[in-house]
Amino acid sequence: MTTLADVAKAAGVSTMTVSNVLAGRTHKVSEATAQRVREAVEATGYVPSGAARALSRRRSRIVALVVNGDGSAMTSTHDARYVGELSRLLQARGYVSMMTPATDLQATVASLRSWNVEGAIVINTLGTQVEALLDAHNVPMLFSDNYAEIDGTLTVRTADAEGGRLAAEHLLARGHRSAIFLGPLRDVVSVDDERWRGFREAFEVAGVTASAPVGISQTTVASGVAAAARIAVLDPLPTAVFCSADDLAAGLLRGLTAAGLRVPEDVSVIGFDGFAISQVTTPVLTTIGQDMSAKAEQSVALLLAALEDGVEAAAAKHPEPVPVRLIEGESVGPPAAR
Amino acid sequence: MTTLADVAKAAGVSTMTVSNVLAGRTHKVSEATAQRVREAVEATGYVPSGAARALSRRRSRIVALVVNGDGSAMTSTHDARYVGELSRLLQARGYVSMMTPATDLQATVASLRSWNVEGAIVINTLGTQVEALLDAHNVPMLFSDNYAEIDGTLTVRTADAEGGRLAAEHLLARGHRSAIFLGPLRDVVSVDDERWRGFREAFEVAGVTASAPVGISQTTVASGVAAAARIAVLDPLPTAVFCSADDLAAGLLRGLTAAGLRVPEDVSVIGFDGFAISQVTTPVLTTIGQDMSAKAEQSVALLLAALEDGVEAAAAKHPEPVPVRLIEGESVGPPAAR
DNA sequence: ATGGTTAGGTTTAGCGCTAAACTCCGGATA
DNA sequence: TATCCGGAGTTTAGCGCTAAACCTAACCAT
Repeated sequence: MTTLADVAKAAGVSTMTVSNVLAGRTHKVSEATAQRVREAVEATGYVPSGAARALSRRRSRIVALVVNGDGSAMTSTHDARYVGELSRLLQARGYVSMMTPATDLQATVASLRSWNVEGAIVINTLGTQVEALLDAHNVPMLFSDNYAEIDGTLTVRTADAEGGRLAAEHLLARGHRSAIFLGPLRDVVSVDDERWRGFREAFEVAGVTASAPVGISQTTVASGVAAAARIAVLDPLPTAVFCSADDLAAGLLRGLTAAGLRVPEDVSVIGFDGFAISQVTTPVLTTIGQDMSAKAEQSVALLLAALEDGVEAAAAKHPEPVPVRLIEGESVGPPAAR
Repeated sequence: MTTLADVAKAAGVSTMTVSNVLAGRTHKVSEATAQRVREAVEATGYVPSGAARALSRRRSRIVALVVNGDGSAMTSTHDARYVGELSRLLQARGYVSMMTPATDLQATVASLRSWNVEGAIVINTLGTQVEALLDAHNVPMLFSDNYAEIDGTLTVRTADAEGGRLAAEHLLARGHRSAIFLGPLRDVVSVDDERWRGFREAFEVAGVTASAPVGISQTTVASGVAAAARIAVLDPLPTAVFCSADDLAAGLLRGLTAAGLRVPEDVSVIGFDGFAISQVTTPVLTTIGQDMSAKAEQSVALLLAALEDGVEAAAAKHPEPVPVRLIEGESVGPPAAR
């Protein structure tokens, strides 16, 4: 392993000079020496030690990605895509990403502190978990998809309510006059609540029946299948169902079909996310697509801004929510006559 | 930030004593002092600095997860699940996971070296990339799903050929006498090749027509849809298609349906992976399920064994490939009469 | 000639931790 | 009684880097 000292010896200068060159402090070093140093770095294949640097500078250049880990981690396409993009963007900006599953909160917080993490992006983690994480205060934290207003933290959100509104308007335009919402509704305000709120309010604005939600606990395919059984026996059957995630909607489609209902002839269905799964169902799912790349970019930009100018300054400039758009499939039709 | 020195002062001992207690070197410290130290640790809320420890011990306790990053990272469900499980298991064993997207190989290798990563799990990365990564030699590396035999590295594999065989036997038992394979076939031996080999060989053993592969470049839904157009015009139409991934198979189903073909009446389809997407297609996909948790567990166990006993010793005990099983759906039927 | 700058470095000290060498003391051994 | 020994610590040095203080010669203005 080559160290600064090796490079310094090779270039015939002191370690500080090498350090200065590498840090780009040009006014401290003549161009000629800088050149010699650069050649020595090249020749020795020197890579600075992150640990030593972190220790000395008191800045680690590490960002933690805290992923929800009840049971097995990263089962949702959303989280996977987000994490992938985040780590890519962070790497491009010279940071490394530490994956910290929130299965063991104790261990997670310890990791953040132990490694002097500069910032953390907390993905879709709710309620009590959030509070435990805040123990690791003084680390700038960005909560994605979180609607709890927490002082001293940053937030990046999708235009969830807007998405709900788009879904509602699409249905209203087709003549639907009632619909139900399928998604997990908990004690805290979540993305699901917001989608439901946007949806509900658009219906109210149109002056028609506000819809009733069907609660479930997870946004998985299995959950959607299970919910279908409960929806199929409703009387009157709703003419449309708005699901807070594609996986859920896909499971619902399957369950409804199994129950002998046709989509969209008997019931229309709209999903949320716009991931691959929405394209392979029969019928193809009409869904609200969200821009994951934009979400990741905004997240990284905001967090790094906070690292430079402080959380307050960064939090001040509330960026636009990540845009959504309607992706028309085949799962929405005119309302069935009841 | 509390340091060892703070704890030492609080407990009225030297820093080394604290260090010894924390490292569990019981024979160096009397039980009475150890107790005092533990109380002081508790009271001060001390968390050791990873950077300082790494620097001093020359062991970082960091494992890198190298994910394939052409374009956007972690788009495959497989990689996402695998990464999620890996980081969870590593955390439980006291390691932290560094996400290193292989988009920028230069930067990735630099990260590995800079942070003195103890080991790396390289996910499904092929060809030239592998070689570049090996520049960071002397770091134990585990290549998952890799069939290139590389000296001094570890490998964890799914029973891919076995999966192909299961698929073939399932079709043969239903009376199929030919089938084609759909998957990316490249210059290097990959999981896809192995699945195809197992499939092909089982057909050969049965003494019937070996099947011909249809090449594509990615295992995505879009790729499957595109391939359907090419398959639908084959004459004679194959009675079955074996796809090397669920996403691909799901896309294929969609494309075939769009081309006016019925599955399984006109063509039978089998996928590989057993992920959620296989359950929401119409018909539900028959697929070869692989055990992702087992894969992750095996990977972590093997890598950590290598960290303790050296790569040679760990590599010596070739573990069983990760098991696969047939998951029956509705996409396989008797062969269509041609 | 004197002092003041500045460019271009070097030296020193220290980040928080640990390995290794050292100290001290109350027995056990001969 | 002199010697050795192990238990229970402490001290010292150093991991690889950087911030800050320091040095030196060349240059400038007065």
